[in-house]
Amino acid sequence: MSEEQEQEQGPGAGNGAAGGKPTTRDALIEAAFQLFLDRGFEQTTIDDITGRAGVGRRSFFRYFPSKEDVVFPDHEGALAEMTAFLDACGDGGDPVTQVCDAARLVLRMYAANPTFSVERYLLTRKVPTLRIHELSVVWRYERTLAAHLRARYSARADGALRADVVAAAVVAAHNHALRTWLRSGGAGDVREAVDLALGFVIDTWSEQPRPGADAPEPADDVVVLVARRGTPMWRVVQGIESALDG
Amino acid sequence: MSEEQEQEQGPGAGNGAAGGKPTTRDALIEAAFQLFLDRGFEQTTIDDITGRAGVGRRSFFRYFPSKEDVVFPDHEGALAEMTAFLDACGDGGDPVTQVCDAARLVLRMYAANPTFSVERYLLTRKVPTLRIHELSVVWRYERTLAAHLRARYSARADGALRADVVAAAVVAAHNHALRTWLRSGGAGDVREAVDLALGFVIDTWSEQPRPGADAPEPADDVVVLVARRGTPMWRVVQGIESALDG
DNA sequence: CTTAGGTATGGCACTCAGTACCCCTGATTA
DNA sequence: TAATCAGGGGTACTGAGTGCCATACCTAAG
Repeated sequence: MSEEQEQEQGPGAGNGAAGGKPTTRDALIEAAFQLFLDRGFEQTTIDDITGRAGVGRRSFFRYFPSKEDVVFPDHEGALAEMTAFLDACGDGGDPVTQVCDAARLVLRMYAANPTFSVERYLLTRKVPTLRIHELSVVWRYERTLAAHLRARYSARADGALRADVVAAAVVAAHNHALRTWLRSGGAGDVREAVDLALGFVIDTWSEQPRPGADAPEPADDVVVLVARRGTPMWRVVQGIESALDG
Repeated sequence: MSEEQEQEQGPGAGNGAAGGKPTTRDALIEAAFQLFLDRGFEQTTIDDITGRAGVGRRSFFRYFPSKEDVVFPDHEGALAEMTAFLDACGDGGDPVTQVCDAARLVLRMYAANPTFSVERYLLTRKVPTLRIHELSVVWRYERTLAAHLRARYSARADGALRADVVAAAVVAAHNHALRTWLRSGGAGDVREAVDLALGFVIDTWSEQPRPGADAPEPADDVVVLVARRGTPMWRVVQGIESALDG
């Protein structure tokens, strides 16, 4: 990626309510969501949030660079996780599968706290500011995936284009399944839906298609023969026979 | 699309410097760009812009809902144009080709004023706020394309997913070529580059591939036969023969 | 025990985007 | 001439985000 954002994570790195007393950061998140869901995002001021959390107004901006960021508290961590995962992937394996697995890391974050995710979804649906902010978050994921693909596709002539398109497709498929699940209120298994959606992308872009796929490889009871014009018929029949009696 | 934004176009619809005196709207755009390029986006206040344009501060917000919007003055029109185009497409023809043509409408807007487009690109590259704002603009294009594809793919089981993925791929390919051109300072033919990039998408997603394509349909001297397991051999041979002696 | 330094926080004071409300001017029409 | 309406101006206000400084606490060195 080009410009690193150095998103302020705040003084204490936030234990996430593991031990006893909640962190200032967690208190702010909790208070903000209570108020946002209750009276709405723009109807809530920073003073309202800090007042409810019992901290000074100045402290809010120590942990979150903007009012919108408190709605997406864990994306910074997920982005770091994704970057680490892709860096650890090395130069082996299928690039498309790798970025799909990287996308699944983001999904894991959503699935870890369904009610929170659904509440946030309802919020972002209604508030334009949050919708736009979410776009910028998703954009950073997409650029991260694209950067990885670009490196892996560097040998190809159309590598950069392919990287951008595949990254966009992966993100779109992931988000499609995720949003469907969020719209349903968090019912059913997201993982399954995302696997299906990502499988759609893998089948069309990956060099080495999945074993259970049906699109590139024909169904089990169908055989495909490719032959040049002028191929002697005996060779055709031979090929077909060896395939048909499988 | 779900929510219409009703972007304020302002009192006078802006003649775009066709006749004599420039409109208030055009004066604001001109003044804003002069200042943004000179001293930077965040270093320029609304008062600076309106002062240079010779209008009252209140008038700025009559024409542009936010400071960022003055940088993208023509996107609202392009979006309307795209919507109209897709609506006029009807239910015939290849959906993928249609959305690609719709994307080319946006390209036309960029290509109509290369220097302006390049200047804006340099601006959006540097200013995070503008980068995010551009994302929201692009997002609206993508949603418009996706909505059209969704309607055309309504018969398919995976129609909605396919629509989202294809729309994302089209936008990514379009933007890839466009940004490459903008990075070059506006040298060469954008149209050509975008055609190439969109051709990449069409080749992988369109049902009826382009005549000059090489990927999806095998070369001309090859015949493909698909048969179920258990198909009598005579039927296979019959099918192959009728194909081989073309 | 005291002191130095680093960290988490609170408390202003300030800039500026965006909005609500009201007023002015000029042109058209009844 | 009065009524109407649209483009534009002015003022005051809210609230996000920032800079600067003071304070409390905790730890390590003296």
